[in-house]
Amino acid sequence: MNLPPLNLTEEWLDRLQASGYRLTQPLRRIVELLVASPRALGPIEIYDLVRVHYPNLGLVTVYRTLEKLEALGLVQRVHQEDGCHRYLRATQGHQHLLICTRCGRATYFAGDDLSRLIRHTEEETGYLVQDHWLQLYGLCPACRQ
Amino acid sequence: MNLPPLNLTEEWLDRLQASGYRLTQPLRRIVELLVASPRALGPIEIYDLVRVHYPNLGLVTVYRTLEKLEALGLVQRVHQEDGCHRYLRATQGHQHLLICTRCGRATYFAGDDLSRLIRHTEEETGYLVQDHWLQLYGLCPACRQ
DNA sequence: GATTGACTTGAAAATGATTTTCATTTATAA
DNA sequence: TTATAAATGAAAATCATTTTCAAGTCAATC
Ligand SMILES: [Mn+2]
Ligand SMILES: [Mn+2]
Ligand SMILES: [Zn+2]
Ligand SMILES: [Zn+2]
Repeated sequence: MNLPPLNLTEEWLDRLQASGYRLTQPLRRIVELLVASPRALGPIEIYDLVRVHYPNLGLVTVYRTLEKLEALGLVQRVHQEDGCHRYLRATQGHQHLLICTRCGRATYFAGDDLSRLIRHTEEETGYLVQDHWLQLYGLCPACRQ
Repeated sequence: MNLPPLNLTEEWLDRLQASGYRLTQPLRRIVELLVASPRALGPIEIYDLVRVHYPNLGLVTVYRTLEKLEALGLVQRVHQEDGCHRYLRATQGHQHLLICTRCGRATYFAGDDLSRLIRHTEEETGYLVQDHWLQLYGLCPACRQ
């Protein structure tokens, strides 16, 4: 019988353990940080932020942990202009990202219905559309002032 | 009096010359390739394809030429999963990309109207939406068989 | 069609992000 | 506890991209 997880961090750690991973100190610190972050973080950012309280952390471990979290669908990669990636906690279901261009705060939203656009585009181009990628950019409530 | 350009390659070269760039052999070869390509090409691909007929080309020149073409809005960067970029001839106006997941062939389409979705999302999140990023994926006519 | 000088080029080295290697440490099951 | 396979961190390797610089080439002028 599984008791419901106390919070999101516990939930992630449970998922990791259930998948056969060991719950090490570095892993726990990285998970705590990512669960709490309102914006996508890059590997070096995570490295620096975790080392404030856990100075031994290696950058390689950050990469390896992100790989695990992405494989389990707990975090999502966010593409940057320069080609590097940041990582943000994922949500379930069909949702897209809305990102603040000033502070980076990210929110998920749902409810996009692209079916008419897709049907129209299919007719026009002869392509079969199977997937889509949508992202909105703007200012978060705080950054609107 | 400007005569109309004979074809797209000439048009690009005219634009480059008008912007003060010199029309060198390497530049011409890269432009010819990009104008004719139905799919986005990466720097190394361009390097290899051009060297078939122009073996002296340096990879650095590919990067520098792509920089110029992007600055003039003649090509557009297409983001890849792994973070690298490919380059595709751009079109004018508000258009988005439809990319074949099998062969890479890319087409532009217009006519997306996201205003209702954006208004709804703004109300729900408190964000001010200023921009959007949309890309469709599927199979091109040839790859549908 | 020569001459000239700034713009371009290509090779090599530098950079920066990410991956691989490997000896050591650590979590967990026995 | 003890054993052992998984995880870690340091260093080296890899890969895309950028910088540096001496040599080559365009295009304006003679
Ligand atoms: Mn959608
Ligand atoms: Mn649009
Ligand atoms: Zn903000
Ligand atoms: Zn195709």
